[in-house]
Amino acid sequence: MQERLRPRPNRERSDATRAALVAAARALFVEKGYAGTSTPEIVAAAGVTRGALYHHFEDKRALFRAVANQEAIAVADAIETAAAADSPAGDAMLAGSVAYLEAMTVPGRTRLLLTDGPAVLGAAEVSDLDDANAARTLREGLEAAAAESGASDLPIQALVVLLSAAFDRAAIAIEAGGNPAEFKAAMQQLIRAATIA
Amino acid sequence: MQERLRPRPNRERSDATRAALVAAARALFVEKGYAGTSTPEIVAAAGVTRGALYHHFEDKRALFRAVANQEAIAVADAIETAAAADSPAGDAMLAGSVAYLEAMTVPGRTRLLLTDGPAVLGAAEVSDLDDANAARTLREGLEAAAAESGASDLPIQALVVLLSAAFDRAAIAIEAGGNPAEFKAAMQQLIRAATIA
DNA sequence: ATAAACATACAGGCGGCATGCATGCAAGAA
DNA sequence: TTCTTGCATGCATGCCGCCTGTATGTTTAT
Repeated sequence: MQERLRPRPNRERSDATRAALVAAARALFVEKGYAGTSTPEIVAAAGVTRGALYHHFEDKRALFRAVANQEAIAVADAIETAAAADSPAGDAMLAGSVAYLEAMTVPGRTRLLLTDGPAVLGAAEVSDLDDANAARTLREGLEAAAAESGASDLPIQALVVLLSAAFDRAAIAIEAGGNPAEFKAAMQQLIRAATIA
Repeated sequence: MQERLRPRPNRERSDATRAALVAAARALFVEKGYAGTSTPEIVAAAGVTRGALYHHFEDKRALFRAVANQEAIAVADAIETAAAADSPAGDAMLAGSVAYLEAMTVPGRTRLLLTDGPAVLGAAEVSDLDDANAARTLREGLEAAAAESGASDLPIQALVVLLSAAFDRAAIAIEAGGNPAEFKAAMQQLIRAATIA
């Protein structure tokens, strides 16, 4: 059987304008928020017209979704890379935690993923986007730590969700000018203590 | 000296339409979100015209602010009441925690205060609104518990912020159908653990 | 009469869609 | 091989309905 029946004419150009739109949208969404950014602004910054935007994306939300997706993938990659280096579950969890907080210091990520994201896409969708990836490392680490300490009846699933929220808030606090070391220490305290019977 | 130089003609009627607008807006904001709700819809539901809305509120955001404010006050009252009954700091904190989670089960509060609020008003303003009130009980409890257990060098301020975030997420999870008992247990675990040296 | 409380009318802008044009790819004919 | 025909993709332009905020007019209470 032949693959690529229709080889997509002009794929490069298409990808280029898509990327330009996503990049321009990202900058404006970060600067002025989703609601405060108009599609004319976006296409002007990208050097195209609104026709191109609505050719590539179903609507303004879909464009935001693409931006958020890109950001979430970058964060997940950072965690994956940092966690994979340390094989013991406990160390991997710690490394992943620090990696998450540092990945979220990239300007705009907190606004995109934690502030505008839930309101625009709904909390559920942005959870599937961000948490599902980032929380995996956390859960594995918690399960390992719980098994080690012999605490078997912990509500691990719930703890993962709540600790994820604490992570998010720590990222926001750090970007708002909070002392990173202080919040990292507080997160360590919470994680370590979460698995104590 | 005379007070009330201008006696505010028709204060009752004014308050009534204000209340009607806030109530109608609350219902629609909860049902369709802030962005998905138009001012024509709101005034139609309230039985007035847009003129009345813009007479009482500077803009649509100000109306949302009034709604969120009302909600935050109700939550704070619930916590205050529950916490005041138990005078020992530890008990007060526990009672306040449960009170918070139950107050947030009132339909729409999570969306208003935790999802749309930060995006519409900014994370900072909604923090001053909600957290400042709710977090006070939490901080006093943590300080008392830390003093009791002899752990003096805990980053209490940071822990309060992070635990508040966990509370918020617990409220969201519970409204989304999560098991309340499980999340309450997980929160207890986190709080108890936060003060362990 | 005077000022508040509201209603009405208007202006600017935005989001989404439909239409139109241009460019490239594929395949058959010469 | 080259040319040309057919067609889908990529994108620009114009339009429509709606919404927000304001300015102006009208009623009502004091």
